[in-house]
Amino acid sequence: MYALVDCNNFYVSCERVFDPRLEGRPVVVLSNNDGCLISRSDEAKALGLKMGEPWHLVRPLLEQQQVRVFSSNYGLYGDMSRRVVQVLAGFAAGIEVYSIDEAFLDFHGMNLLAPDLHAYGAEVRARVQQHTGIPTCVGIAPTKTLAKLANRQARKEGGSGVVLLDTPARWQAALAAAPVDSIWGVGRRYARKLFDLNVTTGAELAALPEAWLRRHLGGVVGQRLWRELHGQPCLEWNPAPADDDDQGHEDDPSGRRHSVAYTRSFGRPQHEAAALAEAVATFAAKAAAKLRQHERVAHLVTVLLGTSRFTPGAEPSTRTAVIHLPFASSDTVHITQAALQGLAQLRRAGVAYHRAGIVLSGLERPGQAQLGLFKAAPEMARPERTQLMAALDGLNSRFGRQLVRTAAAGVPTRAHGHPQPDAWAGRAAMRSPLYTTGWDELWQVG
DNA sequence: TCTGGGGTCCTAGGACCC
DNA sequence: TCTGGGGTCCTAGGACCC
Repeated sequence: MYALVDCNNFYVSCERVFDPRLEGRPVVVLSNNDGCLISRSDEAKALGLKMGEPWHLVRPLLEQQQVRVFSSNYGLYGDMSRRVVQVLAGFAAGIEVYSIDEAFLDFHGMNLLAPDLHAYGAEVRARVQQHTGIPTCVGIAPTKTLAKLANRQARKEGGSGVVLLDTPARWQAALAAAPVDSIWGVGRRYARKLFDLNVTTGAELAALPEAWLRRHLGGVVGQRLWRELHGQPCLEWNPAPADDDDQGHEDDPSGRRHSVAYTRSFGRPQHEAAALAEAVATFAAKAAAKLRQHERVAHLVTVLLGTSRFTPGAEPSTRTAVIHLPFASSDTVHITQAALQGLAQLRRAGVAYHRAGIVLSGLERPGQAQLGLFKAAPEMARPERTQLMAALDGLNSRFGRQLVRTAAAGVPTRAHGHPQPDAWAGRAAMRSPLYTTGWDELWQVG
């Protein structure tokens, strides 16, 4: 048995924890760059606001309905997520953190400890609410896909917030009530294919032959889906790495993570070489810091530069350049140099770019880095480079983002004694404070 | 003027190797 | 007439997830 615990309207719920006046009111949270709606309270959903809807299109409606709007505050959400996971970890032998707002719990053998799994699920829910203020729903079933289904049902019913699908009769009834496009693993493309064949519910999907799913829904992916829907667990269990002991699988010594990225849209389109270089160098530093946080080094630096994705035209909007590092590194300076080299290859004079990004791949653990056979000992191997990066990370995490940076990333301009946002920086005009992670922004009571 | 970001997995096809 | 078999590695593209 697996339980899937999913936080309700997670980002909105985080905002509400620190401002209870938002309770009962329509609230939305916007994506990076204040682009579109990515979290909506129930009241906002009731107004017909859709997930992913561009903000600028619904802005009049939001104002008219007095919807509270927030820029996203990932510092806050990430910290709240960590707290939720901490609570959940006490309830099961194993936990798999699936995303920022949901986690699977391993309930194998749990019926011995907790004969009434439904009641146990309710206890999990109550404890998370009590310790973090975040409301959740819990779905319990023999496979991850069915646990997802149970969770969805729990959310829809709005009753106890817990649904247990522990017998074929129960999950078949749930499948019959579930639109086929709500099944985990059925996305837009597959849903259209299925609707065209008059397959409209989860039950009808499960009733198709296993071989049909294998042939038409992505090969083994479709076959696994079929089995999961029939109560046979097929999806891998990827337990959360312990905080201080991130062990990889035996057959994958580099660990599960295969890439680390930092890509952002600009607040305004940019065409000047200098501004683009500063942006790319800044993103390279962010990506490198993330890499170090995961204790990995990278062989490949991919730079991407994108024009507007929404002007109809045959040209693909994003172009990429891949730079192979001579040795794997997580050093901001090495990665910045490679990134600027990639930028020089990509940039076309006079073109206005809307976004840029860095993807680091070919990851290894630092100790395992392959040395180039004919290269001099890599600079990264020198302990003072590692110390330098550790000092940089320490200062930046203590005193704020990018306080210490490479010259390539540019110097912030100041006006009236206050640092001004860079020309390319994304918009985030309505961000709530970093209530729990920023010394200058701690929650004030009273 | 205005539309997010970060991931994973699978498959097919080509280059290359013995 | 007739042209093996088994691999690996890489890339691109497609699908999915939150």
